[in-house]
Amino acid sequence: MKVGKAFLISADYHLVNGKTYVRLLMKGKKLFRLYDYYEPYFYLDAPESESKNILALDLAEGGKKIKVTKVEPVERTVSGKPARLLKVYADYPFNVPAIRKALSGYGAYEYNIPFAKRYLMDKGLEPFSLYTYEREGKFLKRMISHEDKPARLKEMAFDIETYNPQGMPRKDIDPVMMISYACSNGKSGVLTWRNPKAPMPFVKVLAGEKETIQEFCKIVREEDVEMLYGYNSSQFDLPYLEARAKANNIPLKLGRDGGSFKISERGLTVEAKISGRIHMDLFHVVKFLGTIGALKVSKLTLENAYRELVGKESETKSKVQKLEIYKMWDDEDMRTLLFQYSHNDSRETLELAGHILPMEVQLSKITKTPIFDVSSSTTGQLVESLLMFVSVSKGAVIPNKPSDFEVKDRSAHMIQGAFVKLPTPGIYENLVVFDFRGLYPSIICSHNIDPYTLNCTDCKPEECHVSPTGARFCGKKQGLVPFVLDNIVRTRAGLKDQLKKLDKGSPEYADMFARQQALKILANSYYGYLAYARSRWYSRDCGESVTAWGRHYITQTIAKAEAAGFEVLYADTDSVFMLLGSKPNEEAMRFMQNVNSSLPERMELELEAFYTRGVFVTKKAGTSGAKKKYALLDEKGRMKIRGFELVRRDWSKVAKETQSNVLKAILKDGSKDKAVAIVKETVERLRSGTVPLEELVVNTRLNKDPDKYLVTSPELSAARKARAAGIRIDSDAMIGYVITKSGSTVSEKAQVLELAKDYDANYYIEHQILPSVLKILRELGVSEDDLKFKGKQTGLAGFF
DNA sequence: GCCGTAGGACTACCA
DNA sequence: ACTGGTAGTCCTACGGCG
Repeated sequence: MKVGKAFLISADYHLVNGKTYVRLLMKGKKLFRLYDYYEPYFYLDAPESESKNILALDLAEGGKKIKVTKVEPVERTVSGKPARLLKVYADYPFNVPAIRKALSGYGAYEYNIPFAKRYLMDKGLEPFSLYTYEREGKFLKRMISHEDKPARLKEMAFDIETYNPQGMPRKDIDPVMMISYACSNGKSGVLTWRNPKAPMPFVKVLAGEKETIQEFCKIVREEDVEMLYGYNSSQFDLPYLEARAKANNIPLKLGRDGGSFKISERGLTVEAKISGRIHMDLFHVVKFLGTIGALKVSKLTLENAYRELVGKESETKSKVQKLEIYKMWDDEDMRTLLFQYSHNDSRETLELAGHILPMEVQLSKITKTPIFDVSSSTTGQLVESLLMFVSVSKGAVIPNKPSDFEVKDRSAHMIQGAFVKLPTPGIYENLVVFDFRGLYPSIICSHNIDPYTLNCTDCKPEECHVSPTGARFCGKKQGLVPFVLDNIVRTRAGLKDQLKKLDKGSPEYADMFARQQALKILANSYYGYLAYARSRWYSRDCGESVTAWGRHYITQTIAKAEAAGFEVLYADTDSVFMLLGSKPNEEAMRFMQNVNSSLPERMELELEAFYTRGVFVTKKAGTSGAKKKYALLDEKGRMKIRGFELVRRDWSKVAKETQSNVLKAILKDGSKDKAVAIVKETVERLRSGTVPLEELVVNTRLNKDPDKYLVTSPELSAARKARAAGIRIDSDAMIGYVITKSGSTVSEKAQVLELAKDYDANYYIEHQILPSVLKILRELGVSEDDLKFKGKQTGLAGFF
């Protein structure tokens, strides 16, 4: 018996001599595996008297016998209430569904939990924690204790460059020209099979493509890489390498077992797993950050993610055009830049990983999910993971996933959401904005909103929380969701206090900061999960109550502000925009304190900021104010702009820049004349035909297969024409198109940038510039004609 | 056949 | 494949006109 210390990284399962063993991937000095015998099972809602019949089940699949190995009665809670269930053990994890199906006359639970996840939950194990354990050979005897300390792994980022004379490279024909890598120990380089013009220290020239691939695998093995990063590597680099290895008749030995990788489909995403290592495709993580709003970029490219998250500009990206890469390879002079480009790609990928990994590690620890799964999870899966873990630890049965029918039923009727106040359009001075900190999480905790506390019978009516919808939530026993969420919110508050006392450069700071980031993401996801149609803990009543209370608190705050003599200009979900008028800032702060004194303990109205000026506009049609669209100037001269065309990617750069400059002229300089001059200048520039096509590109995403659209939009039309011209368009591609002169409808005129030869100045003036600036300038009494004509306006006479 | 418009399809934003 | 609320574009169908 040996005692050891190692970090738990992940788990899967494996059969040894016909028995099911969970394999824990551990990190000590190196990565190694510990085997632990464990029996698969699920719960059946059947009387104990059925045990014998269940044990005697005679089942087979594909000629192989399926056995129920054991049945035992257990006490658990179901939907928050105590219940007696049968725990039905199966011979193998993959046989659980068949056994459950054979017993479909009874209700069943937890029959579709991945076995390794089952094990981790039952044992209460947390990835990335340091465990002290006892083992005999490769078999785990017991876990003794653990410390809350994140593991550091040997990391490497890689990237391949492929020959692409046809635009997109073809894996069966076009070779890999170079493979670059960058390791956390500082080693980096480019492997290739053509010489640089003059020797370059980081370039290693091999005999050919075959040797280049072999050398890369060798380095992965020699460096004993534990974490391998790529950017879209699951869908591009790894499958491409595999195809090229095959074309060269060599194995792709990336795994620690000498194997290549396995593709696993997780929902809609595809993930490559490398045996004995952790492969993390940063593209998925960047996409995740995009969906939760933590990252705002027009396209989820490595270059954009690097700029936004690392805060630096990529050194070589801008110098290389994707479509020109093959030419650079064939040109000895340009090849030098291509080597640098490739080298930087992996180094920047590694740097990006450095900014992302700490948060991923913390999400892994908090949700008790191995990091590989975390890196390809949706918010719903993360929230669910943690609820499942806590549920098991409390002896509660995990609710089943809804059937397709239930999902449809749940989705059929929407839940009423937040309140948005209609603003009066205009230009205002001296505003103050307050918002509720974590409105929905604090409502859920304060009012104990949970599927299990709903309409409880345990407490007296006066002890219950009664939501504005009439739903009642138990006032005595805390529900599962409030329990988990309360923990998250409190832990995060504690961390934020500690962070204030720490030095920003210290290593503890980085981990703690990442932990609070992870907690924030989770806290903000619970409301969405309660109202998510595929959720295991879905509750329409809960979802409706959260938003109803939200509307209640915000409208109450508006009423209080008005009673205190403030004009409330605008409000959206959890924020109020008030006009200070001649009142001093302190009066607004007193109002805030007053509101807070009457709110439940965990709810708080906070000062967002004071603003010197603000612009609210009308909707395009009609005269009523537009919601979710405003621009503010704070006391430090910074602009806060929401909803305007200039923050949208589906507007051209000329229109966005013009609108931005107009807002600047009005907010900062307070000059209408300057704003008008800016517009006129742009209109003239467009008319003269000298605006570069790049400034006229409109980016729009095709969210489905181009063949599945019912109507032809400009982006679809442009995409079709591009395809016909041999440009590859993916099913979810971002289409950057220009409105050209040829054609009658806008769709006909739309051409992908690569195919556009000219532009329709009239379209850009009438449909991009004027609509985007007019709604702002109309507030200052500027008309359309004031903007269209050069110099002094002479009325209609000048036109004819 | 041309014009104007209502309604639908669709995207991207705010919170 | 976490929620709902919102603005806005272009397309399509349709009715009126003549």
